[in-house]
Amino acid sequence: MVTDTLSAPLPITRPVLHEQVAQRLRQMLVEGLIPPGGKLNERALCEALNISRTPLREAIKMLAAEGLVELLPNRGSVAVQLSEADVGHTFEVMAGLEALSGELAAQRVTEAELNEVKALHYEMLAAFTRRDLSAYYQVNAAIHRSINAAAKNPVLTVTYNQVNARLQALRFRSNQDGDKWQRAVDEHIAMVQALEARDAAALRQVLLQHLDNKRIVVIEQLRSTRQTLSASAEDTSLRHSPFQTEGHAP
Amino acid sequence: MVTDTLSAPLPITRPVLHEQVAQRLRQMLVEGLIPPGGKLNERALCEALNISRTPLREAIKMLAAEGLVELLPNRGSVAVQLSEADVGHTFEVMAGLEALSGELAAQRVTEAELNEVKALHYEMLAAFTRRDLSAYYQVNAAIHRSINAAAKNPVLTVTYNQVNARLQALRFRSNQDGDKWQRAVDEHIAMVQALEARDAAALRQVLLQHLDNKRIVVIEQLRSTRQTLSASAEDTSLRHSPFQTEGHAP
DNA sequence: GACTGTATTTTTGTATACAAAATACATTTG
DNA sequence: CAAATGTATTTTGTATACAAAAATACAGTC
Repeated sequence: MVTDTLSAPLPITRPVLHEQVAQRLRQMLVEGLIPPGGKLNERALCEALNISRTPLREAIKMLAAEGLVELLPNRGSVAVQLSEADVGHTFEVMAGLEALSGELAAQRVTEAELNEVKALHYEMLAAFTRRDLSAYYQVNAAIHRSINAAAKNPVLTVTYNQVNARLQALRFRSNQDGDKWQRAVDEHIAMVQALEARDAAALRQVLLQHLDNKRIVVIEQLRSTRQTLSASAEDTSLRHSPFQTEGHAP
Repeated sequence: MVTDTLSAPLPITRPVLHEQVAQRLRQMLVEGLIPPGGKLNERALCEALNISRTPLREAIKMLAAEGLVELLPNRGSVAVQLSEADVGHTFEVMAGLEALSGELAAQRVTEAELNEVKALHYEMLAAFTRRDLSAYYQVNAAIHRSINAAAKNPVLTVTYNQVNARLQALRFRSNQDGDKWQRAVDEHIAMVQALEARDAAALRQVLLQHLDNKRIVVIEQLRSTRQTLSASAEDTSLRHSPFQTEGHAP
């Protein structure tokens, strides 16, 4: 038996091409470089990324399984475009997952983790005070990630990330209404209190409320943005929702 | 503008090869034809399915994204083998998703749907009375699926199916302890009552309890089965849990 | 001028070929 | 004999080639 020290808990793995490509595509989707509903032309992407079609197609299949792109048989793939209903449904699930994160985190959070959440919380307050929306969103995401990590359930983390990834493409980071922003911050304060008190039920409730408000804000924005866009883009016909519930599992 | 009636809500799509292959592989994984931890040899599978490597590899990448197989760079792919901790974590998430299904279903279930659940429930009681485990499991799954459907949230359904798929490979459908089986049935009775009363909170609680008990049963069985197996299969070294939480999303 | 049918081009789907890495195995050496 | 090293074989990763389907362009017809 070889010494455990050498049995490579950190094997140096230069990531394979399809992984790198998938990563790049995710980035392009989230950043809107490929807009929602936009087509993923294989030849164009091959040239842009300087790879052959095989790893590209493998990457696209992974993104399809993750729900970031939709495969149209014999017609390639397009970036998902969530309908208003899709967004509502996604937030409903996200709320459930966040609430679960909170419950578990309240039971399992360590002092060190709690401290880090608090620190991030103060950073968030700083960003809010400066009305620095970009910093706010970044720290905000970090806080939710930290709470999720404190739940110590990798399956939950993976599931959460996957559902969340679809929302990222929306990029709803503009014109936060002052009043609602204040309320979001208040909820965050309640969150930290509940976490510190290890009050699972309370944290659950706060997170449900928080996500519900977020949902309302996002849908509002979605409506206003869609309206401004609908003038130029004429395509909505024959585009069906990507969530048709025909999944593979029994 | 084209009439909405003709805008193909049901486009006839003869499924493409990689989809069919993925479906077959899922089946093989769930049925244990490829056992947990088993290697997916590309050449062998190509010959077995009579296809080339390209669509096979595309299908494997999808299954990897779904969490059914694990990709080992330059070393192919293996069927996931859930550790006891993985199973516990998965049930924790499943419980959260089922509870959410229940809550939403209680609010949104139609009379027709409720009726169908009731009918399935009686079928289940019949199977239980006959101690027909196979029929019981099938109807049981159908009931949970119906409740999920009644929640009318496709994102929830997709997420639920994906998490559930990983557990299917366990095939824990044997030697249900009589006492615990009775309790599961009791919980199902409470479920139907709560659904009929449209009592979201109650249904949530019942489902949490139900999943928690299921988790206990499965882990117990897992332990006994693993012990009998561990004599023959010697391999557990350097196999790491598939849930390392290094997801792609922020 | 709008529609329909056909030819051309483009794009996707699948198979194969080649390169690189990992594994298995034999050989050497202490 | 055991460990180590080198070689052959297998297996995976990537690129390319070919086939099939879809999109497009364009003519002809009504």
